[in-house]
Amino acid sequence: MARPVEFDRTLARDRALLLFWRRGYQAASLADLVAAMEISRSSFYAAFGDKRALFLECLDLFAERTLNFLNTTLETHSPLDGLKRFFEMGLGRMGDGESHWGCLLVNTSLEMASVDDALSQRASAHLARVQAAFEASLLTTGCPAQKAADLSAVLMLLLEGLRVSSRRALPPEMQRNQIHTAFRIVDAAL
Amino acid sequence: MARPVEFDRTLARDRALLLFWRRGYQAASLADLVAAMEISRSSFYAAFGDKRALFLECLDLFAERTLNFLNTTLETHSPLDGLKRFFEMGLGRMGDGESHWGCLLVNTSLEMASVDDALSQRASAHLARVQAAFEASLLTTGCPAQKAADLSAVLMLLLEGLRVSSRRALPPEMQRNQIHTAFRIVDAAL
DNA sequence: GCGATTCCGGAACGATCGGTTCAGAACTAT
DNA sequence: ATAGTTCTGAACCGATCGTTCCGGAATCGC
Repeated sequence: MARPVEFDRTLARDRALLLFWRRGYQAASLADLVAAMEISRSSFYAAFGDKRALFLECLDLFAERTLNFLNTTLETHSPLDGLKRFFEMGLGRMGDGESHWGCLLVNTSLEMASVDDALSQRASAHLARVQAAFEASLLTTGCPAQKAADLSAVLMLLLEGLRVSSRRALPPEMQRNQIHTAFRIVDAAL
Repeated sequence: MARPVEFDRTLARDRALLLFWRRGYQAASLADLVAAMEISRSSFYAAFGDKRALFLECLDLFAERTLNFLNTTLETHSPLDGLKRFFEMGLGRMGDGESHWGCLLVNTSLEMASVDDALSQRASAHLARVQAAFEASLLTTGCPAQKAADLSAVLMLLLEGLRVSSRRALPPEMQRNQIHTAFRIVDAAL
């Protein structure tokens, strides 16, 4: 036998996710990726197949983490409060880390539309799962089914808009104000 | 003298705009561009400088047309009705032309963030002009200044979300329903 | 030690990228 | 017709793209 110690695949994949999140799929070159992941090109292809397969893996991982965070916050708070906290996810100070990279699902759905529709549709499908979680949460409040469906669709609009604001690097206090106003009028409509 | 008939620069530029709108900046290669514009590479560089300069021209043109459409519809309708028509802009049947390419300003702001910040910020600045037009329109309704500022920010969230929906190619009737619900609750908040 | 096996740095692949150059076709004015 | 000017197709440029391959280093069981 021989040399069992592989590099940390999980760590490398997480680093790749951050780069894809920040730069998008197309602008993240192989050179960028292997540098960020701190592995060699050979290990890259051995462990992840190719760039597209790795991206798909990161995309799904991002979606699972997002849904996981959403569901746990919804479990530990009232529906509307939990939703608000989810909207406020990743609102740090400006200029630091992931806080102004938007949402990988939204980014990918837009970037890859009419370029790689399979990727775009997959990201879009994950977003639909998020919206379904919104709807399920609203239903627990005794909200009528029709209203829950309509409101969750509007909540998705607001979330997408907010992730655009994030990637536009609008000041966090401005985004906080957007969230506050948005939930004020949504609350009134409930 | 000699050969005055240049190709139609305006037509070529409009064709380029459509390609950029559909595919984004990075995915629109020079080969794609000159094919869509039906001009030669030489004419391309003579008339437009380079790819980035042409894109900048298209981006600004798109912004002017968007703001122009917004302002004219706001002049010929009541503020809220005008806004609603603006939101419904480009909602044709599915699969035909520009209707599911989203908004070039939103697309660009997301795609080029952390890749070409000058392009991203320029698109973002144009979006800010659109939001300013929202706010000015709300102010004509006698809406208090603070409320006009807050509401226009939320309207921008909704618009961005809707343009994401468009590029995600969600069914037009679903988008129509999103607009309807959104304006119902915004109306209630006014 | 040793052979066997696995890992990985780096060179090199062909394709495509955005951009340039140039010879000759196309056209007007005289 | 001809001279003068502009346009354009095609070849070409260096750089970079994603991907493959190989030789040597590393680590195992024995």
